[in-house]
Amino acid sequence: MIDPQLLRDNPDAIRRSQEARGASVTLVDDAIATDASRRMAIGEYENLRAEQNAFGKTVASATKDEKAALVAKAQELSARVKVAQQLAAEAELAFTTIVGAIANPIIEGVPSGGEENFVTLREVGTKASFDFEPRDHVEIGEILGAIDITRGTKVSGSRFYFLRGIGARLEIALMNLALDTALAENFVPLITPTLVRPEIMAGTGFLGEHSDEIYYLPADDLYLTGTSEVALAGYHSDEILDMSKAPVRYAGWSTCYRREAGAAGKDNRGILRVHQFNKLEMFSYVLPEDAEAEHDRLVSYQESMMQACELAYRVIDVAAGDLGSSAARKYDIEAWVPTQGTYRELTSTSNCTTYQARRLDIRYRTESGKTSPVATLNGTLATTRWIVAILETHQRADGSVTVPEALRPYLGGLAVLEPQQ
RNA sequence: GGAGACGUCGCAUAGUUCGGCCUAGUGCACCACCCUGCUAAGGUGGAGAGGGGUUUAAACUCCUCCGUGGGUUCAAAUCCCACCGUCUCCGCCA
Repeated sequence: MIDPQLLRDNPDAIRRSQEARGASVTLVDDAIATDASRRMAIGEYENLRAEQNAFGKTVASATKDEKAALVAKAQELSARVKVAQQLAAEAELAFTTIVGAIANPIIEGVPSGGEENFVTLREVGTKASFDFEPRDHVEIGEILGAIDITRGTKVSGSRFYFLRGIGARLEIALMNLALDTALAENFVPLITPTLVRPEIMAGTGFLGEHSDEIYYLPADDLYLTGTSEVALAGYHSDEILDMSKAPVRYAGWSTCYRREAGAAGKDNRGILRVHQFNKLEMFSYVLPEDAEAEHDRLVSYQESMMQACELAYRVIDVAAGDLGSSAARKYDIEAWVPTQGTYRELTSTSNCTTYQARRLDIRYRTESGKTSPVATLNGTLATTRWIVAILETHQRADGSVTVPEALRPYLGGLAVLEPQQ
């Protein structure tokens, strides 16, 4: 939900944003029109209602003889109030529907255009090179006895897998490294529900553009979350937060579920794109003026994780047309995947400014004592997918894999993952 | 899953019997000032959320909110229905 005040004061800013996203610009003018008619309808209803309230007192204090005539008049007034109320409700709905369809105004500097129009901010690390033919993560996973895709498919269908042995341990190690990184920055760890109610799913904006990506359990009217962001954002919904001391930060640990309905045929091999994975997600509630600085901070934590895992990566500024409706800016970090000869997304971090908080009604108290929406940000600190880049980057000719130094303490000091038989 | 009780503006509660004297009262906590004088008490005043109008802003003013959504009525915290949640007991299951 955009700021209605911005719509009145500076609609051009919203128009420019919509244009950069390749979204509807006329929606802005529709919103302005419905805002005006909504306010008029509300005014009419409220005036009538005030009249009815006043008249009601007359009726209440009237004598028995007078009452019949007064009630007759009150009935007529009541009918008019009902009509006005109905019109006001319709005008309100029309307004929220149209305004709700407008995406978060992008931040100055976000590149225009679609998926391919991202801007690379920096490339860090040396891409792995080998004096042998490198194996992909599926093959390495088999050699190490770490990833069992055949049985995953047998048990649950395509895009499912088992992590076993050192694979299972590696994921837990990775998640723990991420958790410790977050703890060092005072994030509060949170293990979140992965089934949520419809209103929370809608409030975080996932039921709109991503609705066919989401698992739904009709018997219980619950949705399986594709990221703990949903629960982390819903955690403080309808609350007024105390932001006077410090930003409110959570590290959410959860399994994530995605239908991958629109991805038929894409990334079919391996565990790059799967229906179920684990993720440690950072989520920050901050003052609106601190949002951009927090965004940079979240990226820096992600980069230190990348460096800890000794991966080559680039940071990209995602183009406007490729942003979700809640994000005003999004940075992705993509790691180099040797056998694919390309960078693949490992993290994503969005600055949702006040857009998400406004929809979920998450506020703080300003100096003057008024309430105002907070800014929310979220970003990945580790996921199962990282295993793909780690295995491929650190593989050796004999099929073994060197463990990045930072991960060794989490694997009982293990320095090399050895082939099984 | 079955039976019952309950949900009031931070917390605790009054109000629901019998719809209109509720513009939702009171206590605690909170804020400002005053008094006192020593770590606490007294006095006065203020103070919830959302949305209109007016305004540079403040002030002012109006509407809405008693778990949520409907309904009945001239009028709903109060009556009816559905849903959500909490508690107690029973059953079932780890």
